[in-house]
Amino acid sequence: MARVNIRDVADRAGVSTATVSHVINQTRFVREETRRKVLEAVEALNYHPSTIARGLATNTTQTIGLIISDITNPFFTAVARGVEDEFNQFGYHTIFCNTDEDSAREDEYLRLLFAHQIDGLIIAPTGVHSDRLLRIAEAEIPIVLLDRAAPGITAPLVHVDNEGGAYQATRYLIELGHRRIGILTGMETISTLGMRVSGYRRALQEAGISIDEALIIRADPRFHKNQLYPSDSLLWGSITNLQMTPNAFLALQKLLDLPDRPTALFVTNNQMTLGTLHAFKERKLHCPEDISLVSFDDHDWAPLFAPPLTVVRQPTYQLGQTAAKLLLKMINHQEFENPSPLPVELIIRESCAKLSAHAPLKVAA
Amino acid sequence: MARVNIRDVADRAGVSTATVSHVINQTRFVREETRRKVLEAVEALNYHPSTIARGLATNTTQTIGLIISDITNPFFTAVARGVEDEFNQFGYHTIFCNTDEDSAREDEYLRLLFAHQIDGLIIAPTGVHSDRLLRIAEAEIPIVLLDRAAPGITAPLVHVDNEGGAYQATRYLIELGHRRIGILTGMETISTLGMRVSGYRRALQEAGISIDEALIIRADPRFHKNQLYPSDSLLWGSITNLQMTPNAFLALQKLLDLPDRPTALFVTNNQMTLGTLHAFKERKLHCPEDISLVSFDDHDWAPLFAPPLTVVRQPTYQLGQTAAKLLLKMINHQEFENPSPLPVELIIRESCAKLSAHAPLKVAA
DNA sequence: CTGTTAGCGCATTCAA
DNA sequence: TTGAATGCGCTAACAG
Repeated sequence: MARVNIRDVADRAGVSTATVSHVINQTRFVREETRRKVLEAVEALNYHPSTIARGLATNTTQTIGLIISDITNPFFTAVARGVEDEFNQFGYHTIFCNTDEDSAREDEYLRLLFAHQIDGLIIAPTGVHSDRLLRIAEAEIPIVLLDRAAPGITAPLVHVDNEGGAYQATRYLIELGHRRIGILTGMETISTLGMRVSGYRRALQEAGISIDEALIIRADPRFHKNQLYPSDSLLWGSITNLQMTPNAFLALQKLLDLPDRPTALFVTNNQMTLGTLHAFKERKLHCPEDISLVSFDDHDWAPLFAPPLTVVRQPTYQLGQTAAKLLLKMINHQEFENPSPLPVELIIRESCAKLSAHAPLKVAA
Repeated sequence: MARVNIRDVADRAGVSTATVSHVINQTRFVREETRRKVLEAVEALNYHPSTIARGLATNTTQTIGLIISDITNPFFTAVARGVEDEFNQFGYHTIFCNTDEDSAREDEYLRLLFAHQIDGLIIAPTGVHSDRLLRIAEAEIPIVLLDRAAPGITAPLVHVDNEGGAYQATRYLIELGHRRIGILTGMETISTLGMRVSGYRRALQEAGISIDEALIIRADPRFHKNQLYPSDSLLWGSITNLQMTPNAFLALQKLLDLPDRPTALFVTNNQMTLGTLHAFKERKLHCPEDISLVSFDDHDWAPLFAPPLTVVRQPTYQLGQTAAKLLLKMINHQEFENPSPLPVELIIRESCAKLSAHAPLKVAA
């Protein structure tokens, strides 16, 4: 059965296609009676305008692209939900793309999305320079940067107060008496993580604690979850820009093997937190008795862990929502102001202990 | 800057648009030299065929729809990832839609997707009868049912062995000596959950344990996570077909208040598991000493809980992948056979104890 | 207040 | 081996 089109409706209502189009889009006045006839025909024939034909005519598709690292990462799933909810309200569709932090995949997706004529793009960039992204920006497709900056791109950035959150977390550990505080973080290309390291540094400096670079671990975050996904999936494919970074699991082991190992650890994302917890377990390191832990990003399950996790909570859902609202404004050529960072919050649970409760390790006064 | 189109390329290469089209789609032979010239022009102009114009011409969009309950639910995020990875390999885009188990939202999405001319649909239906879904099926758009059956729709169903998994879980509890085993489950409209209850019943019957209907709790699963999402979001909007079911948190409380409360609990999805654990915590009920727990669906974080969770693991990623592969076959008019249920696996960790270790509750011999 | 008509960018039939 | 011409379904001038 062929798809019913605007011609069919027009014929049935005894009007022109222009009139049909106008009653549907409410784009010019139509006499009430004609209007009714058209609507009746639409109903009777169960007519749905083809978004794609409309797209060709108006050069607009009512769909936007969302490029993130991995929908499987709880941070991004909440963000994605925020984006989706917001756009859906206005009849927009969103196409999800997972880069796995692989700039080659990012590039490929950019190509596909552009070919699909998206009306706008929200992207958490991998951080490696992208000609294609530049060209898309030049093509005047509205772009909003999500969570991270992109080299060479001047688009509004929707993000949380990463520096401040890291500062709070570190300061909290310091107040508990910790002096040797390790930080586990990911690739430098991700601007967010850079900000978190900055916050960590600032807290230490303010407290007059000298910074030991050996305690700052940058690594490939992919060291958990192999158990749940088949290795032959695309999940852990060739992630080019990760290959040179040391594996986080190994890096963490080395940190814990240090003669004066840290008494506390600040882990800068939830992926790594999972891995860290596994590492603790394997080593029979008890948290917080043996080592304190605070991590970035909260989740439903964080309070149910052993121990319940002290975290820096970020407003993930709102992050997505904010980005979507902003992009919508840009698409509609409305005024907008550059967003200010969303506030984060330190949620204290039970994964940190006062230093005095620790085994007496060597501590810089 | 106007978008470069096939005309531009043709002009620059000194050929007709037909030729350009043919070299791009490899749809008829073109002399090597002409071919080269075209390719050069494509490169030089940075030409990307408009998928949408192509769609109008070929009546195909290279995009498929994925309707699930909630991308925020780890089960569905893994499934979604499987779907996305598979389709992306073949140049398809996937549009995600979250129904929140609300049939009205489902209907709205169906409308949007149809208007968008999707080439195929993967759907985990809410389970309430949908005229629109029927009509879409009649319009001969390929559909695959994901995880759940839909009333009145005869499309292939990709699912796991729910009945068997529930049977295994229940049987395991029985072998540990439990006799009063509760089951916490959701809406009857979701066929998957019905299968799980069946497996539970079969295990009990085989063991000669009479079934106490008071131990079978059906409820609205939405009793956790209010903390992370703002109440003004769409998340917990008007979910029409849930409103009459009792709140799971309350239902669980009632179950635990029973004079001879169950010594073990089988919770049929991860959402409810989270809620259950919170309820235990609130009541200071220790698991597994006070009560054993096995739940459906595994996750990265399940082993890190207190206690590490014994679960029925389902191959979530493969579930999505399988559905996608199948839909692809249907779209390409290839032969396919109806999928058989994917196997599940009981993962024993530490949330179940032998009954003898329990406080001496009244037990039916 | 409504109809005619020319594209939007591409695939494809027919002709050469 | 290639071109010219038509149409996919809709919108938006322009005309009346």
